[in-house]
Amino acid sequence: MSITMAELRQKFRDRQYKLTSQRQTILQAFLDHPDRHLSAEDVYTIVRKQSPEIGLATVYRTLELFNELDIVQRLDFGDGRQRYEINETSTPHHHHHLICLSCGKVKEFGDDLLETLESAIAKRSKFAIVDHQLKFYGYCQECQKRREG
Amino acid sequence: MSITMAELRQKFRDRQYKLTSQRQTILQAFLDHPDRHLSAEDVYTIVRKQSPEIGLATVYRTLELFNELDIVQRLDFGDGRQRYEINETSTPHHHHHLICLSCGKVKEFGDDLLETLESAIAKRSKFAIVDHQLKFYGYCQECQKRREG
DNA sequence: CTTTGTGCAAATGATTTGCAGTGTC
DNA sequence: GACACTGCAAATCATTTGCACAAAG
Repeated sequence: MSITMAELRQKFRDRQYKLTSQRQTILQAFLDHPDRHLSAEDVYTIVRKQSPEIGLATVYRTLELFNELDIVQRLDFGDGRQRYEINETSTPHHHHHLICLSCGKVKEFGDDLLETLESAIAKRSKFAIVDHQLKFYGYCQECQKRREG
Repeated sequence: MSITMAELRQKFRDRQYKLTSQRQTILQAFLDHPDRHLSAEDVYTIVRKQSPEIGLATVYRTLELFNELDIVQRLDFGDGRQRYEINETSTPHHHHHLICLSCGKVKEFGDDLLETLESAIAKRSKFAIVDHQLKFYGYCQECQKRREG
């Protein structure tokens, strides 16, 4: 379950942020595209259909804010732009990505085995670990077929 | 063991690339700083001491080439610039990074447990996995102390 | 009404590219 | 000598910032 519009209102009230129509529209863009990993430009394109006067800078500033408030999570797939996905409120943002080197498709998978590894590493390195990111690169089923054929 | 200058010469001869003094100097920069994760700008600064006339564009082009030839490996620590580390010839580039969120220091650790996870994921997702990247974010021992103190 | 947020345009910063001259094979 | 490689400067592209105006609480 992602954050709802009502929860957004609450969260913003708590911290004295103003709930502008632009911010609502941007959240809505994520709610309408739950499966995609949107870049700032993607969000801009979607949101302009509703609010043509919105500025790209506002999109960037809002994404930055949403990221800080854990409403979205910033991702980096190495394609030269930051991407964002909406956070699930229940599961504390831990799933990872399989990136197809051929078509760029991104698949997700949950994690759990990694927890063990994390605490072992933490102990050995004396780091206080707060987050991790795991990415696998390879070729998806379709691209494998396309290559064989 | 990293690549030697002689091996570089061989590798370049095989593929008809020209072994210019700039390329040698850039490799030397990595050999002289085996422990660091150098950005293009870092390399440029180091290399200019030897060859003041070298251009930043050449550094970028060479790093791109070295990366393709697996002489170095491109890394992304999310600090807005690509970094490169020299590849070990023996172990097929698989170790990972602990990134300190406070001072930016990067520590390394080997992996092995991840292999199991990788094959499980590969089977379930039907991806042909060729590489992976794992990063842990946290606070290093020094920064932890500094925060407490 | 106060203060935060917005749109616009200009600035930034890493990386790339066009081109004419240079050095390796 | 041919052709890949270089240096330089200009171009790109994502992202950030300064500023005058607008809107939320």
